Amino acid sequence: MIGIQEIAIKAGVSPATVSRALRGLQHVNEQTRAKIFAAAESLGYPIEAPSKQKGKTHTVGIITPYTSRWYFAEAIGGVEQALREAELDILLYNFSQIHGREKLFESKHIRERVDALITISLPPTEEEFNTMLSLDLPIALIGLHRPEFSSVAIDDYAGARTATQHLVDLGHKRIGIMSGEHTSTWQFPVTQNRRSGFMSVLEAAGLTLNPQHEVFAAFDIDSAERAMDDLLSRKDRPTAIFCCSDEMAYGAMLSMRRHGLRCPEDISLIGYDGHKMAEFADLTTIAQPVRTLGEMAAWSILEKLHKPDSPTKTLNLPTTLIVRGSTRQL
Amino acid sequence: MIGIQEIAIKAGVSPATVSRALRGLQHVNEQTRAKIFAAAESLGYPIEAPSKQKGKTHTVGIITPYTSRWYFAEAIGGVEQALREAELDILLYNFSQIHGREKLFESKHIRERVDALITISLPPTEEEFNTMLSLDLPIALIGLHRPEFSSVAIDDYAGARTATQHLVDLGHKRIGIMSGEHTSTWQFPVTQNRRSGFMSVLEAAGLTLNPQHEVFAAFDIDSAERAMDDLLSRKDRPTAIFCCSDEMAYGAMLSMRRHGLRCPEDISLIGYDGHKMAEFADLTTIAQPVRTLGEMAAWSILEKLHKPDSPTKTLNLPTTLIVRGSTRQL
DNA sequence: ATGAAAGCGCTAACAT
DNA sequence: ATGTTAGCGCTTTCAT
Repeated sequence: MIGIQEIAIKAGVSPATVSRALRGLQHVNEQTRAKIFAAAESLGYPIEAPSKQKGKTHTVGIITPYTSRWYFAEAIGGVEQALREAELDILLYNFSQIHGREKLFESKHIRERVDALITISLPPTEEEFNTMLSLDLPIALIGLHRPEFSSVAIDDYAGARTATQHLVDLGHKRIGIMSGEHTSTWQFPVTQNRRSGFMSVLEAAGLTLNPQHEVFAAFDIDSAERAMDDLLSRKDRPTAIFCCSDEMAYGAMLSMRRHGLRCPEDISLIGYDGHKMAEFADLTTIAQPVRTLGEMAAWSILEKLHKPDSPTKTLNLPTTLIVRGSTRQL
Repeated sequence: MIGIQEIAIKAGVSPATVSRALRGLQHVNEQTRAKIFAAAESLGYPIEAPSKQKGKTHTVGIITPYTSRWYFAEAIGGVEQALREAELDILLYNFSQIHGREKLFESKHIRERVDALITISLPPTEEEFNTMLSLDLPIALIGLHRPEFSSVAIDDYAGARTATQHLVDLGHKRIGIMSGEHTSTWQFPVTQNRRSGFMSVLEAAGLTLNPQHEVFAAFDIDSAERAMDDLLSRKDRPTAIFCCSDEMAYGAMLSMRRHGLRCPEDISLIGYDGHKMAEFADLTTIAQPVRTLGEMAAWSILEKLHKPDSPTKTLNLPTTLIVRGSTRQL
């Protein structure tokens, strides 16, 4: 067994001094302290990190419904990058399933393992919000806002307005929309906000949405493809469609291809997200800086950790209309 | 200060018995032990969790060079899914940079935080291997094999052979390849294996690789696009190209599009990976079950944790040739 | 600021 | 299975 007496001998001081030095007490010459730490290190004496002293875990938890989907992977990547520079570790908590959702917060488990939390696109229930608040940890939200927490997101409403205005400016009158399913497990404010922006521009342009021109899909290619099949089977087709995500637009394109329709010529499509493959698909879209969203959420956490009484911040990052070949003048 | 003597008094036993009971030693009546734990609890004596007794953290570390790139995000997703079912947490360690690479293993930090490690596509140096071995933790590798560790991957060589054979069977004679850069920071065995498989089929078919028909790119769209620009600027163009990844093939398609070339008609392209968007791109490819790779790595870890002396396993999962519209009979 | 020595809490050895 | 006792390592007190 290796003890402080050995260290004392090696450092040429008394055990008492070693004891004081190792615990960070006063009345120890800094040179002596350094010598002692060096000796302890070389002897492999288990120095309890100052982290434990402050009850710090040097770890931030990320709570996300998905890990591999584009948006979430990008956001996680941004968080990861910013936290790595600050030498903080990341604990990954996924709960796509209803199963275990409550357990996550109920257990004090999490409280002991992280210094802070970042949640991506998760609109918890009121109950969960209260639990999160009671954790008394710095918390940052990505992709949506709540007054209680710091958050960084985009203005979905404004982005949807820009997208729709683009279609209107191109002369389209019969404009359809592929919305997110509002029957989904949890309620994405995202979906509603994008749809509201769409509707507001339509109204301002003196247009109305033909119910036949609206379909619903999850935010993925497959379900979008099926939804588009549905829409294309109807009589009165729109000349342009606002898809609530790029991946929806990909699905729509696949469906159109199978129906022998060409994208800009027969129906214009505009997406939303700035997905990595949008350039490949030649898709006009509203790009959002997802990675930056993640980075900024991490920064806000870092600030809170550094200055615990720094104010809660709500931030909207700008979106960009990127015009490509999937939309054309009517 | 509250100590075991107080507990001893409260439980009506001697301090020695309390000491034994609290540390889970033998020769303690279970009733006595229960009484002692109850007394300790009521006095607020800090009982170190049984987790700590067994040195269990209920956490698995994932070491990966990227978090958001498709392959890595998928693999992480698979691991995550399998570990979540086993109620294990995930600590995410990223080191794309040279910076900090050594520090990760040197610090005993990691040893105290995880029960096991899963590393994705990282061929460490000999030195790092030794450090990993000395950690004495269950370790599983994804995407490559080393005899010292359990690993799950695909047979890159065989997959490349299948891909190349497909091109040969279609009657192509002038077959090019887009290889991974071997000047990369670390050495991907993946790159070499796929290239070797390609070369072996070429040779067996009595064909030779025209050096003009080989270009190098990183495993992403942009650099592949530039590499394809380079290849297309050369005189003698191939009629088919084996791209070492799907994303390379996307880049190649973009470049061809800009050069006014059509994909199957002018040059056939085959990819490798089974990327999510390959169907959208109508790309013939060698699909690999990345998510399953992650799941199986997690399972092998779970088995090792359950039965510490279970054998080290090396597993190859099959790849699948998926023929789409990007390759055609010559 | 440091050391000598007493004190305290836990553990290990031995006894029953 | 439990108590007694000696011992060990760390801390605290007090002296310098």
